[in-house]
Amino acid sequence: MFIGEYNHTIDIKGRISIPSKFRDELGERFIVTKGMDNCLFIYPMEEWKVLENKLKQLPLTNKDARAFVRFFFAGATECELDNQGRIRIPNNLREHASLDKDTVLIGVATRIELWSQEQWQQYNNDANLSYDEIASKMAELGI
Amino acid sequence: MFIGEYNHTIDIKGRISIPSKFRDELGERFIVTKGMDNCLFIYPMEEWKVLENKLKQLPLTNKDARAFVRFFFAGATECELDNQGRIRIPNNLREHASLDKDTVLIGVATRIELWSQEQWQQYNNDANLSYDEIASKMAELGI
DNA sequence: ATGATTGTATTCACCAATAAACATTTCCAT
DNA sequence: ATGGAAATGTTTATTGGTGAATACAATCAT
Repeated sequence: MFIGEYNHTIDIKGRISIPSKFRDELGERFIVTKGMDNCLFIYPMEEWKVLENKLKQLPLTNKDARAFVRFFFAGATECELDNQGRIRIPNNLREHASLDKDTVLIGVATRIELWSQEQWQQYNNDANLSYDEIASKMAELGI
Repeated sequence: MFIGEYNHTIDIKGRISIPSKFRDELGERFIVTKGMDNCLFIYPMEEWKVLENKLKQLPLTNKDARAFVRFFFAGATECELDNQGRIRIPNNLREHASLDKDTVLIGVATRIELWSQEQWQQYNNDANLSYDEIASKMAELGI
């Protein structure tokens, strides 16, 4: 279970060190993909395999399906930690998340998310994310 | 499994180098064919066989099926990597995908796709790939 | 508080992948 | 056969990725 928030920096070669608390659970190899709301998702391998198999079943003849599958696979990359606990984020993924230097890594249960610091602050300041609203959403979900 | 996105260039003789990460899985010989949405598909031999079998089973009596089968087989060429990891793309295929110089190669699970850079950008900017739609697709798939 | 240990940031140097230019061979038309 | 064009092959340069070393900061134990 990934939890917590960390501020790290991306070096000039596009590498970022993964918080040491995340490393064990991540394992040797994992997948980084373009995520929603201008962030990146990091999936442990087992989670990704499930996704992969579902996506492979989608029919080639359906236009929407093709677009969806392209988005997912083209936007994915397999990573492994180097011996200092870092990964390299390919350029297209960095651009997707507007990642330049200051980066926030957050643990979100089964996955890790990467945000540019600005985007993360903005997202948090957004009025629609007030605690009251969160509370009421939780109520709706029966939590 | 092919994943990721790469920007390469086609030289004056119509050759392009295949990303090194794709080479192992592609093997010695493979099939390049006209794909949907103005791109080219590259299939490893085993995958092509699978596709071939599916296509052969389509009813000859169906007009659409005949067109589809012709499209796939007529547009197909067998290729192999030269000793620098490049392939030559026949002119008719290059025209089909409007490939000139700047080219994007994307991994899409079982195949590789070749796009002209402009076409790929345009395709991605297209409204039909909104994140909301992607999100709802994911929900459908239970992701 | 102090020193030891671990985690993160930064920089440098090396190696591999790709691009571009150039050379050679093959094939076709005359 | 011969010239020319296209295909194939080779060499060199450049870029970008990878690994290692160092420096700095934070945490922990005593």
